[in-house]
Amino acid sequence: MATPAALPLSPAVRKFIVHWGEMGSSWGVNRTVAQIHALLYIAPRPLTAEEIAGTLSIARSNVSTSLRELQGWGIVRVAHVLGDRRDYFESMRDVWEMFRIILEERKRREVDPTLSVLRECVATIEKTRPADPEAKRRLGDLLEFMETMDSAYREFRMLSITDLRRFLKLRGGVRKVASLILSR
Amino acid sequence: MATPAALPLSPAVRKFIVHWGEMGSSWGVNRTVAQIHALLYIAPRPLTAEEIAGTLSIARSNVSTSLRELQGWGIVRVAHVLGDRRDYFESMRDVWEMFRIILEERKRREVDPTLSVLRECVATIEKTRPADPEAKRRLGDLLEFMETMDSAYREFRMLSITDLRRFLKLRGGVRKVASLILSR
DNA sequence: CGGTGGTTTCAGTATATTCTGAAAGCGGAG
DNA sequence: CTCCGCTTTCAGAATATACTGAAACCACCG
Repeated sequence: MATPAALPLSPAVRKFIVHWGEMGSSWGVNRTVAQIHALLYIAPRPLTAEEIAGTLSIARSNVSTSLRELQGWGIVRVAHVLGDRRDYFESMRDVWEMFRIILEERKRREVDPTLSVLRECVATIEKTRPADPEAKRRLGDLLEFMETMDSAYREFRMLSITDLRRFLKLRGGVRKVASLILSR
Repeated sequence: MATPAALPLSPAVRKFIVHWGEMGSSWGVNRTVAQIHALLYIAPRPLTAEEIAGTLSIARSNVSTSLRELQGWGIVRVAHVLGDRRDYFESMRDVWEMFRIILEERKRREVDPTLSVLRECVATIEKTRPADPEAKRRLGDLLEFMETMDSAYREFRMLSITDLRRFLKLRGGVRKVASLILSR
C-alpha cells in the first residue's frame, strides 16, 4: 500500500523527522512543514514534491503549500535537473546560516511589530491625563528590555558566521569577556 | 452586560494585552494564557481569578487552568490578602529575570530532548552497516551546532542579570569582543 | 456535621488549524 | 489548437486545540 514514490528511510532518520515535526509544533511551525524541512535537510539529493508526498504520506497539495512556506522563509529552494520538467527541492545545508536566517525572519515578523506596539502604547499613555504611572512604568520596562535585546542582536548580526562560531565555542569565553569589559 | 468584576483598562493597556496574546500564539503559547500573563504583569496589584475572568471575558475555569500553567512556568505566583480567603495572583515584575526563566524552561522542555534524540539518531546510524554517511554527516552537523549553542547558553547563564544587562547594553561591545578574543 | 465561599476537574461544544482531492492553471511539444 | 505532465488553488472534511458550564471538591466556620 506504500505510495509509489516513497523513499526508503532508516529508522534513525525516520525518528529525526518525526521529532523535528513535533519540535516545530511547539515553536509555532506547522508540523508538516517542519517534517518536510527535516526530510529535505537530510536527503542526499534534491527531491520532487511527489517524492516528499510519498515518503511522508501526505497529500501532494499539502506538500505544495508547505514548500511554498519554506521558500518564504528562505531555507528551501528549487533546483532543476537537465531534461526533467519537474521541480526539485533542496534545503540549505549550512546549519549556522539557516539559524541566522530563521532568527532574522522571526525577529522581523514578531519582535519588530511588538516593538512598535509597545512604543505606541507608551506614547498613548503619556498623552493621557492623568497618565497611569503604573502601566507606563511596566510597559516602559518591557520596551527598554526589548530594545536592549534588539540592539544587542543587531551587533551580533554583524559578526561573520565564522567569528560567531568561534566566539560561541570559546570555553570560559563569557567569563573572560565579563571581566575584561564589565569590570571597572 | 459587563461582568461585575471587570477591571477598567485604558485603551493602551487593552491593546498591549491583545497584542501579547497574539505574540504568544505564534510562539506556541496559548493566546489566553499570554493575555492573562500580560494583564497580571501590567496590573498595579495582584488580581483574583474572578477579576481576571471578568476583565478578559473568559470562563472562570479557563482562568484556573491558565493560571496553573503560568505557575508551572514559574512567572506567576499566588499571594494572599489578610482576612480574604480568595487567591490573588501576581506576575513576576523583573523583565530580565522573567526572560531568563522562560529561556531556561524552554531549553529544558524543548532543546534538551532534541539533543538526546539527535544523539540517539547519530548513535543508531553509527551502529548500522553500511552506515549512511550522508545522513550521519547531516545529523552530526546539527548536533554539533546545538551542542555549541547549549554550552554557550550555559556560560551566559552564569552571568548575573546585572552583568548580562551591562554586557548587552554595551554599544560596539560585540566588535570589541571580536577583536579582543577572536583575533590571534 | 451542614453550609458557604472559593477552586479545580472534566465531558461536551465551539473554534481554529491542517489536510485532502478535485478542479483549474500553466507552459511546452507536437 | 490541443494534449500532456506537472503545479497550484480552494472548498469542504478531518483533526486538534481551546473554552465553557456544570458538577465535584476542599477547607474553614458556626
